[in-house]
Amino acid sequence: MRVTQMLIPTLREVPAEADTISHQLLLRSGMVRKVAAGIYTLLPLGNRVVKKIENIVREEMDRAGGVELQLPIVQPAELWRQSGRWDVYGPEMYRLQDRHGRDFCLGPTHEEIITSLFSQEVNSYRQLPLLLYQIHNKYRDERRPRFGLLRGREFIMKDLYSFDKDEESLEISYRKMYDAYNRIFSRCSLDFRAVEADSGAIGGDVSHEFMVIADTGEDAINFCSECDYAANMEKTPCHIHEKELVEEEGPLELVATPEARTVQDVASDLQVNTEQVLKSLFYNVDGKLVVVLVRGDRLVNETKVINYLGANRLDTADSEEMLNNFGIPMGFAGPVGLREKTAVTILGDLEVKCLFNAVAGANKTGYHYINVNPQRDYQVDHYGDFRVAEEGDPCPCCGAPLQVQRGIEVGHIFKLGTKYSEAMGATILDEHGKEIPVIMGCYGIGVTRTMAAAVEQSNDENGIIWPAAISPFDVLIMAVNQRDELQAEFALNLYQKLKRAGIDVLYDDRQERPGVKFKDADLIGYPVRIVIGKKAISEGLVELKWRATGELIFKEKDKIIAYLQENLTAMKSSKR
RNA sequence: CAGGGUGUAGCUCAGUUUGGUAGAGCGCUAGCAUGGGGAGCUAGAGGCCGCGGGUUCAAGUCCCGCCACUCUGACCA
Repeated sequence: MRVTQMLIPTLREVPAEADTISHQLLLRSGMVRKVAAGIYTLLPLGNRVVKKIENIVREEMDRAGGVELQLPIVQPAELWRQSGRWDVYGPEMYRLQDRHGRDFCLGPTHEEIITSLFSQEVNSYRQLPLLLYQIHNKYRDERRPRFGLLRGREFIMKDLYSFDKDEESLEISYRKMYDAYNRIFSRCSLDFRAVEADSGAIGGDVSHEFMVIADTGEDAINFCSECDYAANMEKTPCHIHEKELVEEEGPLELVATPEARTVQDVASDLQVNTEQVLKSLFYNVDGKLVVVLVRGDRLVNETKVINYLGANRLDTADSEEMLNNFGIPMGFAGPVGLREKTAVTILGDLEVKCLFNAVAGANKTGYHYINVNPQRDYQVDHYGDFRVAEEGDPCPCCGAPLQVQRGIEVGHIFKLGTKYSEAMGATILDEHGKEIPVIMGCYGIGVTRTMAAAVEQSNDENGIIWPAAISPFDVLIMAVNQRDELQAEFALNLYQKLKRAGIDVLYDDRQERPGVKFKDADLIGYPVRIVIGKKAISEGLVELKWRATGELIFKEKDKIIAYLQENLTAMKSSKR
């Protein structure tokens, strides 16, 4: 391919809309353009990257026994009503009607469609296990799209669904996918980590996320400094040693704390540590008021709260409503006497159970209580693990201190069990002729997000540094002076030779100054750049430069193909 | 959804305070020159100043409403 035949609109300046590195570089290098918030056109170069990632995914899915098909984007509401998710999914789902007024949605995911297909077409355990997948667009009307391709409203995803007759078989399918995902992200040369995860609203129990390590990642992950434990922060359980009351319980006392609305303020006003403060957070959980008590220096883990309550939806309570409806002033709220104000579920984090002589809001603006003690001064409905794990907390497996990193979720695998097959009547006959719901798993990879994650992880001040396996082209070739006939002919000739040898090469045949072409090559980030200059004409020595290392070498023309084939192959198969 | 910011040429941004003929750099077109890191010179093209209303002799600028983009938070198989 020649640059003059392509559309590669590089930008010298950073578009004002882009904040994250990957967003900036993908725009500047002419890979993508924004059409609306969270919706992007893939330009020719970006499209080539996506296709390369898709092909790696496809090869590994096929190798693991997956079978590719294609499911529709426009899906009838009827199927979503069967699974019960039409009403649960919320405003994130794009909904539309056809001319007859029938409800449809743009598929945010495809469990319903695939389960429906399965229920119609598969009847016997003899046809299992079955691993069906597609690589297709997904649509989610994110409340807040951001970070360019990292969180879009339209994006490309590979989703595979496994169907098995029993748990043992599901375990095998799950393991195959787990291994395939490790191979895929290794082949993409990404620095990643598989972590235990919460399965969220999709249901099921066992779940792993594949996280590309990046400081800009939206998720925090914990991993153990000693053992293999690694988990999403929201999943990591917190263990504590229960303390006995060492001091005497002091008398409950009301103290004035004007203007002290935050834990920090209260602690400094009253000369105590923040961990001596009882923090009370109010939530609206499926329409009911719930308060969660944690130590002042901790964060509430809302996922754990949702899971404990078996809830669908959790929002922080509105402070005006709290004050107007119940007379509870946020900032001065606490568990003492709370039930007299309104019916409320009170949950306490395990640490709070042994928090004696604490400070807590008095439910009266400008006042706190001191010497607040559990049992004596307030009761909770349930003590449990409701806080977010922190760096240095003990590992739940071995007790060594946990470390924290940030990551970008590029893959997520779930054991679904029978949630969808039961709801939608996807049953099979087992060996005994008994009708049983098929056991499912689902396994997603964000393809466009993987592209962005790769850029996020691999760049320098000059631009992108593509891993060879997913670069839009392996090699860029150019002449220093395109108007010099000898150079141009040399470059064209070499370009054609490389192409015939099966090397993925792009020829920058523009009549631009060399500086422009150098800048573009660095910005776009081809792994190898070949420059035809005076030395090539006079001595037959061709310059090759590796983008990642900056290594510059000169090779005789005839030895280039062998050199490239050897080194590019090595680069593509090397793990990071 | 709440709170902040920004909308002026393809891109980055001045101009808005104090109303009075629409600006710069880069990019683009034509030409000159140059050819190892977005260099230079000459001449051009390019604007519903986000949209709608209002005030005024006069609005990019003042007032009201809306929209889009964006940041923080909440949310997120």
